[in-house]
Amino acid sequence: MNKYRSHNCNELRKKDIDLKVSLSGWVNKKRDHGNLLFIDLRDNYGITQCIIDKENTNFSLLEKIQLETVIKVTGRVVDRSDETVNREIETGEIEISIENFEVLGSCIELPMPIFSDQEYSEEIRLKYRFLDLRRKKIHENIILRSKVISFIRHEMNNLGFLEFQTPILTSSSPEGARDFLVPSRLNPGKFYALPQAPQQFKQLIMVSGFDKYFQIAPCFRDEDARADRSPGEFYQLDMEMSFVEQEDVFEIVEKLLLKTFKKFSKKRLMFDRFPRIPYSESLLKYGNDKPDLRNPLIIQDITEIFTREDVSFEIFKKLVKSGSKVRCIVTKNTKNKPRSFFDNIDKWAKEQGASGLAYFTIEKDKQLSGKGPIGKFFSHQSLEALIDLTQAKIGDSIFLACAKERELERITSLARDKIAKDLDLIDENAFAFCWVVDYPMFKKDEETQIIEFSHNPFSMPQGNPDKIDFNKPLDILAYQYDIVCNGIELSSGAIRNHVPELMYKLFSIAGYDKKQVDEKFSGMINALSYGAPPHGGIAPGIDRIVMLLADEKNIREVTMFPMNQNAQDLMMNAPSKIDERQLKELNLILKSKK
RNA sequence: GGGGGUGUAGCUCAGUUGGUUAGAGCGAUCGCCUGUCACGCGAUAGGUCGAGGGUUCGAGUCCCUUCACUCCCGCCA
Repeated sequence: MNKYRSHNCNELRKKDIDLKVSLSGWVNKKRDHGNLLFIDLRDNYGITQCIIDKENTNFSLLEKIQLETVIKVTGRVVDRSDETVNREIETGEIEISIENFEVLGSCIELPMPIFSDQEYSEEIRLKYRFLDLRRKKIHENIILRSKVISFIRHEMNNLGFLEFQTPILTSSSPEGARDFLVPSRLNPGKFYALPQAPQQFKQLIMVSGFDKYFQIAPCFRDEDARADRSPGEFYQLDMEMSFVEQEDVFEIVEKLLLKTFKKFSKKRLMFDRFPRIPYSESLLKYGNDKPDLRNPLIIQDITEIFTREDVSFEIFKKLVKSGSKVRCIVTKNTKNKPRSFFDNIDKWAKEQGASGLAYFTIEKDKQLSGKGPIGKFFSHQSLEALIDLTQAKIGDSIFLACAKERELERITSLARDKIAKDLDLIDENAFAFCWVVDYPMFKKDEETQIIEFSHNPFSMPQGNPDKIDFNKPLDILAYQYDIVCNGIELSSGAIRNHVPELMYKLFSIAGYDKKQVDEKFSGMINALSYGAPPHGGIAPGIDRIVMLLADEKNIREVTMFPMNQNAQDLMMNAPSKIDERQLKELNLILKSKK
C-alpha cells in the first residue's frame, strides 16, 4: 500500500462509503465553523471535501493550517445528506471524516491566492510559476498540451514516421532570425548556435534514406516576443518526407490537423479541406499572408475608378497618378449604422497611422448616389462602375483607403479586422484553416533594395529549372506553403531544393557565391551531391496549436515555464551573470556597456 | 530601436477639480460560530501611492526624467 494515499482526490464516490482511506494533497480551502471545519483537499485529479469537528484532538491544529500546505489525511468516507451534496465537484456526494492527519509540506504566506478566478500580473505569475500552475485553468491547459503532443506522436507513428532527435548545439546559419550562441570551451573563439529549426538536419535525414521523419522539436530564435510568440524557444512538429510533392504533404498534414482539432476542441471546423490561397491573392484580399477566414470581409482594388473623369475626389486621384492604389472593403447592408460607427472607424484608422478611412454608403433614390462625407464626389455612372467592380449592393457601405501598395496592405488588413469586430462578423466558435501557397522565392528589401530570400532558401522553385528566368528573380515562385488558422500562422513548409547546381544559382541571386554557400551550408550542400531524394516537409507550431485548442490568446497560457517579454525567466533568474572563472574557461572577455 | 496601456496594502482594485489622518474586497493575525462549499460575524496589523526630480501654501492626483510589466510596430529564412 502506498505510504501517502489509498486514493486520489477525484476518486471516491458513494460506493466507497465507510471505506477507511488516506488522501494526500494541498489545502485548497478551509471553511471554519468554530466547532466544525471543512477542508477542500486538492490534487492533480480533483477536490475532495474533508471534515473534522471539535471532538477530534487534531481539530485545533488543522484549524490553524495554512492554505496550500500539503497534508495527508486518513479517515472514513461518509455520505452527505441531500442538502449538503455539492454538484460542482465530482466527489461531491461524499466527504472524508478526518481521523488523523500529517503535514507533508508546510506553506508560508502566499504571494498570490491559488483558489481564485482573479487575474494576476504576469510578473507575479511568472515569478511564482509553480503556484500559478496549480490554478485550474492553466493546470488544465498544460495537461491538454501533453495530451495533444502524445496524440500527435501516436498519429505520426501510425503514419509510418520515425521520431529522431537532432543536435541542440549546432552551427550558426546566416539566414533567418538572430541565433542564440553558445561559446565553445574546446574551440576558443568559436561558437555553437542553438537551432532555429532542425531544417538542415531533417533534410540530411532524408538524404540518409530514412524516408519519413518527425520530431517534437525545440526551436530557438532570438527575436522579440508577441502574444503568440514566446521569446527564445518554442516547439514545432517538425516533419519531412522523401519522394513527395506538395500535394502529398498537404494530404497528410490536413488530415492530421483536422483529426487533432476535432478530437481536442468542440469548435466547428469551417472547411473539410483547407482552401488554398496564393500569396499574392492573400495580400490583395486580406492585406497579409495570414488571413483570418472567419472574417467574411474582402479587400478589393478599385484604383481604376479613380482614373475616371466623373469622379472628383481629387486627393485620391492625385495620389493614384503618382502611383498609389485605392482599395476598399464593402460592408453589407450598413446604411442604417449610426454616423458614430463610421467616424469611429475613421478615427481608429488615423490612430493606426493612416490618413484615415474614407467611406460612403450607396443609396438609390431616382439615381444611385453616395451618402456620407465623400459620397458627393462620385457620379451615378461611376457608382454603377463601382458596383460592377465590387459586387456591392444598394445599402452597402464602402470603406476606402489610398496609399502605396505596402502601406495600403497594412492599413486595409488592420481595417478588415477592426470593421469585422465592430460589426461582430467573426464566429468565435469556429476554426478556419487555409493554405497560403505560391510564395515568391525572393523579395527586395525596401530600404537596401537588395534581393533576398523571402522565406526559406532551401525551397524548390516552381517550374522547370531549365526554363526559369533567373533575370527576373522576383517572379520566381517557390513550392513554399504556410498553414494559417484564424489569422494565426501555424506552419511553414516547402518542397526542398535537392539539386546542388540549382541551389548555387539561387544563392547567387541572394548574394552568396559558391564558396560562401559551401562554407555556411557545408553539411547540406555536400550531402546533396551524393544522391539526394526529392523531399519536402512542414513544421506546425505546437504551442500555437495548443493555444488555439485551449482557446487562449496568449502563448504563455499554454507554456509551462515561459520567459517574460524581455526574455527573462523570473523564477530561475535567467539569464544571469557568470563568474570570472567560467568566462576565462570560455576565452571570453565582457565589454562593459556604458 | 519606436509607439500605446498599466503601476496605490501580500493579491485584486477604488481614490472626484490638487486640499483633513489614502480606502474596499480577498489574504494574514486574534476572537466568536456544528453543514459549509466564494461559509458567516467582530477586531487588529499591514502603505517609499514603482523610483528620482520639478511646479505649488499643499501632489497618489499636474509636469519632466527613469524603471518594471504588458500590447503593438520593427524583427520573426
